[in-house]
Amino acid sequence: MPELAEVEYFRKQWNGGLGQVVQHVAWHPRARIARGVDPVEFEKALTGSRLISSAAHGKQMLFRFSRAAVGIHLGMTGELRAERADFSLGKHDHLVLFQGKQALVFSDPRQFGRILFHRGTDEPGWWKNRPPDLLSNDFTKSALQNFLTRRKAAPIKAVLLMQERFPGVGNWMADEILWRARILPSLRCGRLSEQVVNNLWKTIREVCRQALRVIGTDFSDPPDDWLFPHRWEKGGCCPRCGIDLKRAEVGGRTTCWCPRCQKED
DNA sequence: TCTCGTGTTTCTTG
DNA sequence: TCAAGAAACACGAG
Repeated sequence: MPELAEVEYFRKQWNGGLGQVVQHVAWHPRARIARGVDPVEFEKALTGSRLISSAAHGKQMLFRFSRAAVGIHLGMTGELRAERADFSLGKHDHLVLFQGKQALVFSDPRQFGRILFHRGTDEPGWWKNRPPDLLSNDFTKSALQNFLTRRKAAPIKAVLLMQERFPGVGNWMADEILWRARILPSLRCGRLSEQVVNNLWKTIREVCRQALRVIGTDFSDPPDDWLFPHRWEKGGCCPRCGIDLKRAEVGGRTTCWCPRCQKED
């Protein structure tokens, strides 16, 4: 589930632990999500360290501690939450940081998520060289145009899912963006006119902004005039023109679009 | 029992 | 060397 706005929501679930010391780390170092992390180093660095700050960029999160940094990616089914300090781990709780007043929990049934670890207080290598945030001034129309030109043979839907240019965009956001911009998801990038690309740029930023406001704040359901609530609805109709939505695999992912609003031209 | 999925990485093909 | 597509990962829900 977690895309840009959901990640922002989950990041804040650990806010109650800011400034608090980790007294004990419980985790499953053999879980798939911990691949590549040295369990001894991890536990040694985290125990007794204080949670200083948190940040999210696209789908990646960074939690800075006084002696180390922890990166969390939620994959498809991951979530962060805070529990009571006497919490005991459930089947899919892979990492729990016990503090005095609460326990910070990362659980992920499908284990497509991932934990990254960096010892020390300098910036972790995996946090450097991130692509510009979609709402920043560095995400420009020309950057978008250049990227689409390089991927001219790929369907626009598949390209919007590429995190190296569109950090945080996932399946539902890509469908929402293309539906609002009235672009057919299977259209090859090379066939988008300059005017369409400009409109796409505007729409990407609009969907990011609104998703962060609606979902990122308190996980509210998006309103009925978005494509979102109708995408998986049986017999779902386009909230703009009312005709039946179509679904098919585009760019390797199930895609939903309106055959009347989203055409080739 | 079988299919599918709001993601990423790695492999294969062109 | 680069781009595009497919497979693999793991497990719950319908």
